Amino acid sequence: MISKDLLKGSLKSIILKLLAENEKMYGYEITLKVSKLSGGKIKLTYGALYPILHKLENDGIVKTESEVVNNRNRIYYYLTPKGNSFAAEKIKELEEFIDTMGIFLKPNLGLSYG
Amino acid sequence: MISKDLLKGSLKSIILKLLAENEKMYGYEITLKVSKLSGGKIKLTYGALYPILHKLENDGIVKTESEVVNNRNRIYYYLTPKGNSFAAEKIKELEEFIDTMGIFLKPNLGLSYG
DNA sequence: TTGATATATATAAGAAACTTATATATATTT
DNA sequence: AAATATATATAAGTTTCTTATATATATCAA
Repeated sequence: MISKDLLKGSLKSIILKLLAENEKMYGYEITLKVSKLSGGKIKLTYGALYPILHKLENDGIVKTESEVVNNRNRIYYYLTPKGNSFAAEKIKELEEFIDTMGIFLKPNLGLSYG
Repeated sequence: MISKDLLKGSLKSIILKLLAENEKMYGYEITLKVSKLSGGKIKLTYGALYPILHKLENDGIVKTESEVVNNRNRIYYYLTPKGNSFAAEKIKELEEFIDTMGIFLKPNLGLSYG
């Protein structure tokens, strides 16, 4: 399990990445996908997920669409046009972060001639 | 510049990584090194740095050693034996985090046969 | 039929890790 | 004389999450 401290700040980007890859997703589905894709190493809690989704909706990043399946309500989320560029930006930011972090983890190659 | 949200939670691990690679370092030196290694993309502020160092000292992860250079006081930090294993653990955790994050960023290879 | 597990969303209270701003003090460069 | 660099420190505030709790239906097992 990835430490919560490390995860803090990345959850929103993870959600946006999944929404960018899928036409629409509902909250519960997102938690399952995150768990599956990470091999159980990342657990996205509902206390984190729903407030993030609500804020994204409020900010015009996503829109919703309700559907009743098996007598239970599902709220699908999908990116707006504005949300698409926002997500792309956030994903790029995350990639840059991961790349930059790599610098601190790489062995010091090519520095041992002196 | 890497977003502060993404960075949140990684700063302690970055500091520990640098301390693991160097026998001893002082605070100001750590900020310079972080800036240099990240190509200016990560800025470790003093408001973050010193509280982290103080807490590490309080927890027995690091010990300190004062030295006056050019009439200015430097406080060197170095890992204790306990700190060495703690740092190794945190670094491993960070590596695992970076690897796991990669899953969300990789293109979906091998899934396009269906 | 009772209980456990899975499906599905929601929010409030609190903790933790930062940012921002401020403070102090000396040395060097312009 | 002023700006920049060196060096450490802390308080106040923001944000993001965790933990706990609430609601409601479906399915499976005993």
